[in-house]
Amino acid sequence: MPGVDVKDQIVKSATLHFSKYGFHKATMDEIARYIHKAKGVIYYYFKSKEELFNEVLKQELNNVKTELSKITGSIDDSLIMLKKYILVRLKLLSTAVNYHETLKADFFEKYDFVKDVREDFKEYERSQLTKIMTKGRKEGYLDIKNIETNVNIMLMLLNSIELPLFLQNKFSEFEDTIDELATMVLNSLRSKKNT
Amino acid sequence: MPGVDVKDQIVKSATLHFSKYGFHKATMDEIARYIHKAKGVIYYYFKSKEELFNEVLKQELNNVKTELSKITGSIDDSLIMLKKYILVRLKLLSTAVNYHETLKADFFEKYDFVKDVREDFKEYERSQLTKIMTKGRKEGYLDIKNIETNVNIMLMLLNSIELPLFLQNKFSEFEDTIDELATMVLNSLRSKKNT
DNA sequence: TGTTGACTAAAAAACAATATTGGTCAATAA
DNA sequence: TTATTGACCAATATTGTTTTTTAGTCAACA
Repeated sequence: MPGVDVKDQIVKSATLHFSKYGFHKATMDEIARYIHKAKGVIYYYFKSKEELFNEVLKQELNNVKTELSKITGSIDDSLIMLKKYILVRLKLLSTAVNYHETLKADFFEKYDFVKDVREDFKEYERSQLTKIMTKGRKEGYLDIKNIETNVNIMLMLLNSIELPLFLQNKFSEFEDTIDELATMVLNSLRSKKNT
Repeated sequence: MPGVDVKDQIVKSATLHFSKYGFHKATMDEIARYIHKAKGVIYYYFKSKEELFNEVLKQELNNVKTELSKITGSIDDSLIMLKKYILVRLKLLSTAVNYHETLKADFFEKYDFVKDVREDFKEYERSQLTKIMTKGRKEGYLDIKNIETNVNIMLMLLNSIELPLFLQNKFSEFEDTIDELATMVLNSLRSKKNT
């Protein structure tokens, strides 16, 4: 059948099912049946359920990356850029339910097979934050001695805050405060010359 | 038997057992046997296992409170005070294993019976942070428009960071960065007149 | 190159039997 | 009256067993 990319169909169906039922309760049978195929065909394109989940997670995070790259690639000044980055990142990830599952898994179970995708995303974030800060320093908006240190702080902050936000549903409780936090972070980095 | 407070003995034994085995796996029988008493006697002093755990948790957090109050009651200036507060708080709570258990419980189980003690601690923290910031503003060290907002940010930060730290054992990974984070927070609050 | 569907081994779920444990209480001691 | 005991019970947890579901394979085939 020309024109229909089966691999793509599989991933779409898998995304739907993993998002709705989670990794364990979603079944390969269902995923295949949804696109009117036999289960076996999935194994023609993917080595295992884990690899399929990986692909789904990868696409989920790629969507986030794409949006974030728009911000870091924009013509905003670094102060605005950083604030946007923080807020948009949390907003986008708040709907990334498969990513949430891997976060939750960290607490009891092991989702080792997902390590690569997550590390890749972490590296992406590190590069983007470094980019923003480097830009800010060059422009004179940000007063940063050690970029790496500040990137580490940002990463720790963003990663920490995810947990109550996504796994404990404190989004509404924290929503306003997150905006204030972002402002606070900016204040601490803002060069005194630019007020 | 005069001179020996049985209630106190029970709490001590309970602390030992809850700390070692957790709420569920610690047994009332063991707790009583450890002090050579029959289980029934615990119910003379406590209504239930939950109430006993509450008492243990309360004492655990009271110890933390005591240490933190030393900081907020000292003669340090507010900048130093705030930094000490952040670091000591995390350090102390990192060994409060029963507190950790209640944190973990938030993710899958419900430890509703522990709500009061935790809210009490939260209120305590709110009051202490408010105290530091009020002092800082009066002294001119801190440039804070809205104290309540900044206290909220601090509380959110401290609570968020606990999760990876205590439940995912990222203490060593984050240790250095936390110090930097504290410095960053100070920078954002520091009055420009005092450098 | 794709796709099927019957097949299997392993995991999960369901169920039953057994053991443990939180909590009660009448008896009793101090 | 205050404190303690230990036998007792209902509820929960554990263990063992059976049944069902499901990830993954593969020979056949389009």
